[in-house]
Amino acid sequence: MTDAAEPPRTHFIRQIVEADLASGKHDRILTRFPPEPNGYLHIGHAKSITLNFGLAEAVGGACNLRFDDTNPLKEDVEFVDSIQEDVRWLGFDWGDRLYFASDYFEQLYGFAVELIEKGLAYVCDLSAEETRLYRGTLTEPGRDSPNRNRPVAENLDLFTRMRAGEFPDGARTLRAKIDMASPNINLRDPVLYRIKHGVVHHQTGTAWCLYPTYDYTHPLSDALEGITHSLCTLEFEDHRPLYDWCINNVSVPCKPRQIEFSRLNLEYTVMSKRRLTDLVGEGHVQGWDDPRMPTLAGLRRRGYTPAAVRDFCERIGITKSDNLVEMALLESAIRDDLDATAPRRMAVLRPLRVVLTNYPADRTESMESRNHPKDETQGTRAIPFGREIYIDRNDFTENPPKDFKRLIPGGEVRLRNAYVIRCDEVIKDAHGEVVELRASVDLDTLGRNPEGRKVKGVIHWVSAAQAVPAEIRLYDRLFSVPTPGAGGTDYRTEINPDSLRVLSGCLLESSLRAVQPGERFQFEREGYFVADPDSTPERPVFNLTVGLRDTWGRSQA
RNA sequence: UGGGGCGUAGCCAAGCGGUAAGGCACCGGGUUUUGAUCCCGGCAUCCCCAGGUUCGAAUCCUGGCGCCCCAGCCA
Repeated sequence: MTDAAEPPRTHFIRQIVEADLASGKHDRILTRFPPEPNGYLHIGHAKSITLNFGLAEAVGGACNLRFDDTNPLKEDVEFVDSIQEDVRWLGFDWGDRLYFASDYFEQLYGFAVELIEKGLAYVCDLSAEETRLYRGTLTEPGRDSPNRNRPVAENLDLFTRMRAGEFPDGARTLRAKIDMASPNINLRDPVLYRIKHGVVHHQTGTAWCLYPTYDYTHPLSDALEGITHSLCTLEFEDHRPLYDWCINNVSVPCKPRQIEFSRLNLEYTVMSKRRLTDLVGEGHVQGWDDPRMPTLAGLRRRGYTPAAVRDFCERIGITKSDNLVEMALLESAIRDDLDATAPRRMAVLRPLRVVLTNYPADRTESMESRNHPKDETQGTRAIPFGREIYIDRNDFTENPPKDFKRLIPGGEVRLRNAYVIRCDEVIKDAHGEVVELRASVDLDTLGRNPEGRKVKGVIHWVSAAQAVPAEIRLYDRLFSVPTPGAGGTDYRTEINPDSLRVLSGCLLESSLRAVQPGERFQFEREGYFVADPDSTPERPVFNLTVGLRDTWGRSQA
């Protein structure tokens, strides 16, 4: 996919990593992908996964998979399973390096004791509301907690009793003692531990009623694992001083470096966990794997390949600038992959019956057709041909626009992989709607052009006798605006009402009779499609992955 | 108005003081039994703006402007 002539794709993080290798600062790179198991992975995570795993792989290092599971309230094993499935699907391997931040709870507790002993952390009795008030604002400094100078021994005692479950939720927290007047709000004595009773943690069960916060857990988990470069998104840039504070004030084996890059924004969709969760929960889509969702599960069901998703992630690059990537770039990546790999088939989405009046009713032929125009190794298949066929209604019109090269009354068109036919008669129903065409076949045009005239158009078709009825689901962008929810509008009101159109009377060529879910094809002249898990042997269901580029359709619109 | 970032074509993005890569999109043209693919060509005298340094600036300095993030016991 990537042309060898293209310059090597690099970016500032790769440059930092390579410099650290060259200078001898590190002799092996270790990164980590640290999802919280509170939702399904989406295309934005794919960017991070491709960065973390891909970069480590490229420089001979490795990447850990670590679940950042410090908030049991929002987390679930369903997600720890789906996340692993999705990372594996993308083609990355964490070997035996699957970790949970909760694996470190005991060590983290020990580090907290160390901080207390050093006078760098204290137990605070302020309520959540009071803590907020004491924190100050963006422009005003905060005020010290009344407990800020609590003696070490008392802090130790209280912290021990917090762990023992002596205090209710919210009664006390453990806070870092940094600077309540810091212009960086994250440094105004951030909370390190909070109390949560009665929650069953998906990994540790009821062993703890004390849970460490992200800001405290993340740097120390990184350090414990020997991570060299901790890559995260821009919104954590303000947290970096706290990240460094943690690893600098506690006895950890190494000091990872946090580097931030900008998260992916894609047009016509939403990426926030909350919104995706709501789309599923409120029934706007049919699940996390709805083919309209930007989730990896959704993209997979939509027919996207791991290679295309990774290629897309390479193409968008890694920078610190805010970005809004066009859907066209994602579509280009999947078209590139599928054009090269997907076998061709013929499928009629909106059937119009055509009777070939000069073709014997008792005759059938088998048209040997290539599965791929440029890849001979994909072989050929036999397509049945007979007196009655179906073509797409869009390929016939009585009122052709300029340059229309499909079928018109009295006109000729090439049936792909078969003969040239001429439309002799148009049959309509009582409402004037075209219900059938009568046409004649030029039997002399199989594999060769007719004498003395040019037939410009080529259309696809299926033989009526052997056609396989199918349902085809046509997907479009989930939202009708590029940035849903922008300007304070409710993003729900911007859902595209036509994001899913179900075509139930479709007819497929007979070779598609018993497809397996997940099989991908190009339906010639239409697009790339994938067999959905809803398919049955009698009735395949296909999802549109992406349409073919359509310069004619575009010029007509 | 405190702090942290970012600003190169419609979008993404190289560029790291020596005279604007590449991809997507778009616009031509060629090949084609997919109006697809493929191929060829075009597409920033200019890098948010204004000054300055320099033989030379998108790259360095100064001052503006614009946009994004931060006041969860979420991550």
